[in-house]
Amino acid sequence: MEGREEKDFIAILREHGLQVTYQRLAIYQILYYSKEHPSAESVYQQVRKRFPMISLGTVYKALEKFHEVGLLQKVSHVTDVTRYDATLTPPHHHLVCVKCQKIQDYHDSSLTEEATPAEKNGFKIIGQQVLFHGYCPSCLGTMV
Amino acid sequence: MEGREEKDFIAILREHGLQVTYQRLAIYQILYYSKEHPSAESVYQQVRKRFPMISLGTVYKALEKFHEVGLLQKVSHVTDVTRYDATLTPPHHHLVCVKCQKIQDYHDSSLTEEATPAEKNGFKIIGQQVLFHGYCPSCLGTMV
DNA sequence: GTATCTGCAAATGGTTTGCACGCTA
DNA sequence: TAGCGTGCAAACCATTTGCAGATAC
Repeated sequence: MEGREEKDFIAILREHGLQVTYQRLAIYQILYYSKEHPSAESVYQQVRKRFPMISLGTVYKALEKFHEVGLLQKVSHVTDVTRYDATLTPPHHHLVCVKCQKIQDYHDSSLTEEATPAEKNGFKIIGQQVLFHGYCPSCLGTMV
Repeated sequence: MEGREEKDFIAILREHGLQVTYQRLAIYQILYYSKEHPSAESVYQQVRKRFPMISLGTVYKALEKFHEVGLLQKVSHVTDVTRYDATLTPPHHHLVCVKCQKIQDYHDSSLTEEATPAEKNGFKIIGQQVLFHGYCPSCLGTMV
């Protein structure tokens, strides 16, 4: 199973014109399976379990490469640091808590009609995201 | 006209629970009338024409206050620095150029049905934005 | 074989913070 | 006049950059 999964990721990277390394595979797998929309630091901490020698700089460089070819999105300016989200997953939107900075996926097909836009105002569109910001349930509970 | 406009902005700040200062009025007017979704630095350069003594720190503090009360949005993680956009304008979305970082408004009523959302997944929503990223016409032209 | 990637460390620079003074309400 | 905002400057820290050695293709 591990093997099959890994082979898939190799193909994905190649198809997007990226050179394949073990570090990049590990980083993209973490992003792909994560549900927390991790920061670079968080990805770094997780990759370190498998590659103790990896550096934070390498993580940033890999994330930037993935972003350039459209394999991930940078999410939300409400948060203090950049948070990353793998694309290649079903289209979805994000709920961002302005207090604790939790980011939760939000699925709503009625918002996704325009899922794969092509051109608007002369722009060639390569991606889209819908961001909602507000207060998450637990932060609502702690507000006086 | 100046007087009337200014009076309106005073009311707007008060209604949002903010103490009114000439600096804040100037900053919010610039944001409100700007079409370029300026950065903090850009706002600073513009306010300086009227208030040469103002500091960049004050601009950041004012922008943060405006954000806290929902008078502006922070736009796009595709850009290097945070860009600001006054709310209180008709709902619209943003086209962000991944190359030159131009941000253009995009009006599409079919995307705005959910304009004033209230609650999703237990989140109390206070704002939303739709971001498209891609290449603007002039950057498309310079690509080989 | 050569371009690209990695690891390390230093540099960068957008943003935040602390403090003394001034202004708003 | 009490509290909040401003200006200034230093600090912070997420992210970028440069480089030498290693790896992908």
